[in-house]
Amino acid sequence: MQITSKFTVAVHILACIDIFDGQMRVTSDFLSGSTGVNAVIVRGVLGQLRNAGIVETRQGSGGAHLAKALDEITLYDIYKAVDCVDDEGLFHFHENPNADCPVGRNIHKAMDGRLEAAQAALENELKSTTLAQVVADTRKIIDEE
Amino acid sequence: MQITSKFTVAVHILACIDIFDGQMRVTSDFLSGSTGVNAVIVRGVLGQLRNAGIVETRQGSGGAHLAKALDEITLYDIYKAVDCVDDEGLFHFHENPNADCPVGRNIHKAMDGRLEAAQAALENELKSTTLAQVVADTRKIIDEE
DNA sequence: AAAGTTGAAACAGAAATGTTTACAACTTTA
DNA sequence: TAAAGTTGTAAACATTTCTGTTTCAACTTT
Repeated sequence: MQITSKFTVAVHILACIDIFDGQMRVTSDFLSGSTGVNAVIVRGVLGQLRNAGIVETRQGSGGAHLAKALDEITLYDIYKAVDCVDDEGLFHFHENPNADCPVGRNIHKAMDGRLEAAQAALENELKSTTLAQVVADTRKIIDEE
Repeated sequence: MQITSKFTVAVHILACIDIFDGQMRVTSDFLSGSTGVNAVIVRGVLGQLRNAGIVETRQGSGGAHLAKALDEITLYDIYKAVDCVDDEGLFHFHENPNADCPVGRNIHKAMDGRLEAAQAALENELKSTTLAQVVADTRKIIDEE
């Protein structure tokens, strides 16, 4: 089980937009080249980021741009934007526990709070990190090369 | 994306073993009935729990038993036992970032620490919860019915 | 010896995910 | 206005992952 790579692709895309915008047109084709991911997938991710208000894109005129400052975009915003987890939650409960069994009938309720707490711990950590930090680290590594 | 339901099935199974052991033989067939999950899947989960030293089962003689005290089993132990996440980690990095692009070449390194921290936050939360707590809650809910 | 059970492998089906192809809608440039 | 380049999106296809099913050998108890 792994969280969809669209998440890391999205971060990669946003880092590219920040670093290359102004120098060149950051098209889905260019981003496909940098990420190694199909241009249609890139456009899909860009669409989700656009719906979340994180980037701006327009038909015809190529080139994506950030819609927010880097330090106003957290990893959690991106994680939500690309739908890493659905409304069911991170953990998948088995669907048909036996209601005639006292355990089967109640285990879901007994676990729910714990599972939500675990998911919240993950998400809070993502909320505490901004793209500004990730891009700063990336630039630093590039400069040190 | 969701963590395999084998995790909640495993917790359900362990709760059943604790609650019904002594009263009846807790066989894979019985557990299949309580969880609503195929008996072969149940035996698979029991096998993983046995490998992790959490339960004891034997061929021929039916009936699973706990191999540890309830308060010595954390949700993390179960999560590891049933292989919720593999060695690659919870997050899935896209495989072919372009090494000719400064971002593509370095984004992985720039993100890794952050992703590991997020995964650790989830796992630490699971480590802080024992089966004893979950079963106590389950018994409490049963008693209040 | 018979009945019940676990362990494990092989196969099938379903569901989720990712890829590719195709094309209409749009913008810019010449 | 025409051409070229780009985005948005749908549809078809392929791949992967998860779950269920079947089958049977090995084992234990009665």
